[in-house]
Amino acid sequence: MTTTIGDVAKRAGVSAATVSRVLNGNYPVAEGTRGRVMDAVHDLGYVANAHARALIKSTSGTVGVILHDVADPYFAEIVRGIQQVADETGRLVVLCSSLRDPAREITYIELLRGQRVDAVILTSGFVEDDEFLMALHEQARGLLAQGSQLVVCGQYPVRAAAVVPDNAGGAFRITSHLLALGHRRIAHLAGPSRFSTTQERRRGYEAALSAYGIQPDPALVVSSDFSRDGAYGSCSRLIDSKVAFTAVFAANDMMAVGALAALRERGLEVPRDVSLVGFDDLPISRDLTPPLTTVVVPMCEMGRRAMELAITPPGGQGRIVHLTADVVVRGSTAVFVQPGGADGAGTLQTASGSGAG
Amino acid sequence: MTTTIGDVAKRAGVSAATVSRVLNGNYPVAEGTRGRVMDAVHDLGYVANAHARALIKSTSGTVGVILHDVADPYFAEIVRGIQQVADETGRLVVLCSSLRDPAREITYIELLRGQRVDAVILTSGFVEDDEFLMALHEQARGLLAQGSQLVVCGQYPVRAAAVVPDNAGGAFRITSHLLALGHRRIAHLAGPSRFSTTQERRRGYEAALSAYGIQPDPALVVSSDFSRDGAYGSCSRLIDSKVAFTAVFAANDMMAVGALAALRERGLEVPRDVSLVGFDDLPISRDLTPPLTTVVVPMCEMGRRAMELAITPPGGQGRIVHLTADVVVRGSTAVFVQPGGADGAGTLQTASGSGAG
DNA sequence: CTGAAAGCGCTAACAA
DNA sequence: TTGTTAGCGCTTTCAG
Repeated sequence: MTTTIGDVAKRAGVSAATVSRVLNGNYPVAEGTRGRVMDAVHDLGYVANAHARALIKSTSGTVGVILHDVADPYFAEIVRGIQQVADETGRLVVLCSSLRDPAREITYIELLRGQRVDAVILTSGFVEDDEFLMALHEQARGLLAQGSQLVVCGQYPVRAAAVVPDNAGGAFRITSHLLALGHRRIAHLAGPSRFSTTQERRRGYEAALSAYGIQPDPALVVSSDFSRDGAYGSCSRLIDSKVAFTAVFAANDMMAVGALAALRERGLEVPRDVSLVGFDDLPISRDLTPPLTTVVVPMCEMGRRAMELAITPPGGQGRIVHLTADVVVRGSTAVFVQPGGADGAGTLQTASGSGAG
Repeated sequence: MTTTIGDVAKRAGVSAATVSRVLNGNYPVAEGTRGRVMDAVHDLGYVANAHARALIKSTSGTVGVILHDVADPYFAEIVRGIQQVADETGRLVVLCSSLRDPAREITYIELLRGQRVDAVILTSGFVEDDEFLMALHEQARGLLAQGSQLVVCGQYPVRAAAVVPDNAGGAFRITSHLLALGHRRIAHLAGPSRFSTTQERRRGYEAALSAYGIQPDPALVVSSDFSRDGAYGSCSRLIDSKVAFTAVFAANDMMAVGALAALRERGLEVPRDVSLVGFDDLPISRDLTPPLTTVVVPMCEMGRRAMELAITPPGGQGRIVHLTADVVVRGSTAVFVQPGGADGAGTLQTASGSGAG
């Protein structure tokens, strides 16, 4: 049997109420009594039942986080930020991996609602799906009704506190960087089209192209999931399709890793033959060879901000936090040099031909 | 106000007990009644209070995990495995980052005890410290007393279910690999000495050396924390100390990344000038340049096994799971070739001299 | 300063 | 098949 407050009370020769007061320290208790109670607590190894407490108090001191997968460094960094604030404020965080399945996310929110979490932070990325959106609205309402709230990381069409990275802006800037380097045939390794993140980053890419008077070429855009292997596959297909390009913009850094592998495997050297950029700036990106030029998404900061919103009562100002996304130039991009003496359109074959170095 | 089972009962025109029975589906309820109850549940957006439930049932369906930091890919992979099993069995996992602070770990176990978690999984690595060990014993006992249990990942001197990777064996094998390649001056980038992981891996390293009749040279072992930056620093110091070495065994892959950066910065090319190996086989390791030769620790599997132990009642057989740790040879190691025409002792300077490529 | 008693939301006998 | 009742372990009035 687990020891209860009654056991402690008995051993200390006081009432349960007194034990409670000692433990919570919010009422005056005689020094001697306090001592006897603490001794009893210690002797018995007593730890108060948080569920019994949560049943009374309105707050549970717990925040739920729904993400794709902790093993994805992007989310791991966000969780790190969340954890930091949780630690600083004595809260607990419960993690749920949705693997980007909308139905599972709804199920998790409901589960977390049952746990009476103080808030749920949703980070996996919005998926265009009417059924999901409706269910999400319902859950958001339910959360609010029980004195909790929803906080989202990213662009979601819901009334909720949010911290949103500048996906479109970052994509615009990194594409512009490539353009400024002289690249004109810039491929884009996109994510699954149903995600708002995918769309925003693609939009920024196309906007930059247009700003340079370039008509976006659909043949230069290939999709896959957000993973390393997915991008390895889509980049391989792109290369094999013989479409000419001199630079690649991967929708995120993990995908850039896959692209790098695909490029290299086919004898294309980065940045000599092809410039490569990503998005996110994962911790590992600076240690790739070459170090990756990318867009800095302050993931840890995102997590911190999200958690700060989560522990602030809903309603009120400043509940939409916008985060910047600036380019960091490293070694994976270079000025586009006209290969050989030709007209420069079909660069791919030329580059690949001299890629054995 | 949050809606309770009473509200649902009233709306459906039944008693609270009936609602409970419908929701739990463990007692016969008339079809019509069930329908009315479900309607009421839906209309009200009712979600049962898990705390009230946990107060009655012995199990909370929640498992606590204490780790260093989710943003560390080693732990992220472990958590991934834990999450998988949690998902499969309808459980929730709450994460606590200890940042390897023993005191904080104890505090967390206590906090989780209050939450009446079904088990706590401890993964940050054992620290030699009598006070910590005593407190840990006490907590393990407390956990057991309340019908919960402790599960550890790694070598801990406590009576608890455990999943332990073969640190010493893996280190022995990877060092032997280097030795077989002809290397004799093998440096070791160790972790903080107070961790059992550090000691085990170092022990394997020294055992392999001894097996080859080589007396371990303390000058070849430098310590830092387990991070990329830590190893970058210790490796830099090692190089600057002018101690001769032709291979480096980093205590983990993150540290190998740091070592690679340090080596490269000083004009030492891997594996031409120096062979480099790590430990863990993080997902990124195969994508480094060169791809890292390392020891495969099945981290995700570790997490799965730990979770399986966590959801199995304590006591009984097979509560210590041993995991293998085999070498995977990739591009970061090469046969040691006598540099120049000299006697081959002071390889470092020679190699570095020709390292401009 | 301390104790008695009510009640948080739910489930599990026990009746009906 | 369903309702009534008694708690689960704790906090919090309300008395004293």
